[in-house]
Order: sequence, then structure tokens, then C-alpha cells
Amino acid sequence: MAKVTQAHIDARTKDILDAAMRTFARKGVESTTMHEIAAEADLSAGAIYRYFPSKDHLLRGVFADCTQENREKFEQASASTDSPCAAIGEIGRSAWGALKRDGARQSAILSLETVLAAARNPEELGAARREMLSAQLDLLSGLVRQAQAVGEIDAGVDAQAIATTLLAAYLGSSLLALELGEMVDTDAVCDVMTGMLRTFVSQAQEPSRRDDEL
Amino acid sequence: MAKVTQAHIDARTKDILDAAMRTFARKGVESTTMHEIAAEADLSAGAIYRYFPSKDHLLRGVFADCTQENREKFEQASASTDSPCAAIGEIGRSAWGALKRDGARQSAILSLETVLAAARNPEELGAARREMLSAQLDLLSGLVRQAQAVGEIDAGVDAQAIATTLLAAYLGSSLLALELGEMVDTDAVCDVMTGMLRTFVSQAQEPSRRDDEL
DNA sequence: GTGGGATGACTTACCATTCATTTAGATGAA
DNA sequence: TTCATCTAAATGAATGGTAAGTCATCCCAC
Repeated sequence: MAKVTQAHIDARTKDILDAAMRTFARKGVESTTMHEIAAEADLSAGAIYRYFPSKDHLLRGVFADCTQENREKFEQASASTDSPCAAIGEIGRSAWGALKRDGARQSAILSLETVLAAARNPEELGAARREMLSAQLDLLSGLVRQAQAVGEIDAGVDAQAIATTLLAAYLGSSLLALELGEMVDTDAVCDVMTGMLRTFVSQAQEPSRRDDEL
Repeated sequence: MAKVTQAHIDARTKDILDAAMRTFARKGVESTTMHEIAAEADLSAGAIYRYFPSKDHLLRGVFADCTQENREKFEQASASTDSPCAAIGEIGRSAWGALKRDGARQSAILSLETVLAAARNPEELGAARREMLSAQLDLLSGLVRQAQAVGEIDAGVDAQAIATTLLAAYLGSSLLALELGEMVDTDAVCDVMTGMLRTFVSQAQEPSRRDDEL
């Protein structure tokens, strides 16, 4: 095969990562054999070791990918340049909307696997997760504080608590959607949370803002 | 040793279950060996097989115990005979309060293990989980509807959505508490959710009810 | 032709489960 | 009360199977 482009190597690496994600999600990390991952990626057992030195490294790659994806989705949604409240609303719509996409089930399962892995390896995986979650909480609470500064949200409410509640409601929705499937109306949850925020608006100095973009 | 009382056998069975729970939570179900469980229960590897015919049966026992515990906690909290709103508040206080107990971390991890196991075995484990979650949702939405009938909550809100949001917020809080530990103020989340419900009260026909037992 | 990716049988290690053997408490005759 | 006996619980080495990781060999694009 002689020289092979870096692009080809990268593509093959991604193939393996994707195959591993699918297999991990389907059978669980510990129950998945390297042979299964290889088969899913249309490769033989040994080939994977040209790209990942061990199952553990492959696993870390999958976790890193998930975390990265999670992070990007979040930051992308928060890039809204409108009012702080609009940004929060956009984040919510994007997050809850993603729960109905095709890959949502796989994402949810891999997230849970990551949570468990992080619980068992607090130093490395745990630190990465904590960093990500803290960043999301900070971003949300920061937006709430901005909204308070602008007067869009009552200054009396606890911004950190709101942010934590929003994130918890989203994570819980993801879990419920995974377990109950169609039976849970994730949009309705998003609406309730949005309505909650609007409430704080109505209690603030600008009671007229009730049916606007939030 | 001759005859041994049934009580002794039951006690030993529980010892093994508890040891399995601790070890499963610490190392993960698949990575836990029967030797480790045995050591945790101060037994030899073979002894466990007098009480459980296989690792899988032991695992099912652990899951069944978790589900049972979960169910009992919930039903117990909902036994409040005061107003529907008081019952919801009590359930919330009890649920979020449990997140700060000593065994909360282990419970959270085992719950997640159960969720993942259920995702891979929808027929048996999944059905049990769905049944439990549906029951909790029904109980909550039923209380909301009662509250609406009594006029404690605005009749215009979607009871099912409120119930789903409450459960999602709780499950998410448990997850966040597991990952961020002391950094998340679960009581504050409970307060926010409680405040949300109170909001619906204030929008209802009885605006005076604002700082009461809900 | 040849250099490097791909193969897949092989090695090594580990783990669930078994079972021959040991241990310790109950039993009851003296 | 004491001790020989008996029984079932407990032990832990052995078994069989499985999976991670290795490597001699193959094979194809250049």
C-alpha cells in the first residue's frame, strides 16, 4: 500500500471510533470485544491496534469525542447574540430538540457510560467531565446574571440555582427519553422550564415581557 | 454446622447482596469478579453459589433491590394526606433530601448501571424500569390534577408536563450531585422547582397562597 | 518489486463456575 | 457436662471458556 495520506489515516481512525461508539452503546463498554468493534468497522481484530494501542485508549478516544461533541453543541447554541434570555432559550431549544434526533439514544447511553467511567476515575475522566459541566453551569448562570443586570430577570433569584436546575432538567429529560421513549414529551419539559424563566421575568420590573422571545 | 435457621440464610443472602452492591458501585458490574464480591462479603468464591446460582442472578437481585427501594421511598413520601400540593412538596423534599445522605453516591451509580442494563434488556429489566417510572409520573401528574381540581394549581397547565419536568429535574440533580459533589446545591434546585409550582398557584384563582406549605 | 497496512491464528491471562475436601456448630448418648 | 458424630456451610484449587493483545505472513498500490 506504500505511503498513505494522513487524511486516510484520520478517516480510518474515525471509522474505528464510530464503530466503537455504536458497539459500546449497543452492548456496553465492558461487554464489547475488540473483535466486535473490528467487525463493526469492517476490519480484522489486529488492525485496530495500528490506530489505538489498547482498548482503554480507544475508550478514552470515544469519551473525548463525546465530551467534545457535547461541548461544541452547547457553545454553539449559546452563541446567540440577542438578549441573555434569548440565548438561554436558544440553548434550551437546541438541547431539548437534540433529544429527538436519530443519534439521541446512542448519545444518551454513551453519556451515561462516560458518567460511570468518570465516577471510577475521578482524577482523569472525572476531571474532564467536571470541567465541562462547570463550564456549562457557569455559562448558564452568567447569562442569568446578565439578564438580571439588564432587568430581564428579577434580581432577587439565585442565578446559580436556576442554572443548576436548567442543566438538571435537561440531563433528566435525556435520561427519561432514553428509558420511556416516545412516552415522554421532551418539548413539554422544555416549555415548562421556559415558562419558569418567564415567570421570573413577570415578577421583575418589566411585567409586560411575557410572550416575547424567551 | 448442621441446621441453620432461615433467618440466618436470609441474613447471609442480604450480606452478599450488599457486598455486591458496594463492589458493583465501586468497580462497575462487568469489571467486578465473583472473587471480589466474595471477599467483600468475607466469603470464598464458591460460597456465593449456595445463595445465587450465577452472577447474573445476583445482578438481578441487586437491580430488584434498587428498584424496590426506589419505589418504596417514593410511595412513602407520597403518603402525605394533606393537600395535593403538600404531597408534591413532600415528595420533592424527600427525594432531594435523599441526595445528601451517605448512600446517595452508591445509589446514583447503581441506578445508572440499572438504566444501562435496562437499555440493553428492554424486555425484562427495561419493562420493570418503565413500569416504575410510569408509576411515578402517574402519581405526580395525578397529584397535579387533584390540585387543579381543588383550585390549588391553575387549571390551564399541562399536568403531565409538570410531572415529567419534576421527575427529570430530580433525576438530573442526582446525576449532577454524583458528578460535581458538593459543588451542586441540590436544595436550591428543590427550591427552584418548588417555586415553579408556587408560580402556578399564584396564577390560579387563589393568589393569596404564596408562602404556605407548598 | 517493495513498503507498509491488513490479516487471523496464537499466546497469555483472567474469570465464572464446579466440586472434592475441610471446618465448625448442632445433636444426643453417656 | 462432655465428647463423638453428623451435617451442611464454606473453602479454594481446578476447569473450561473467552478476550486482549502479538506477530509472522500476506497482499496491494505505488
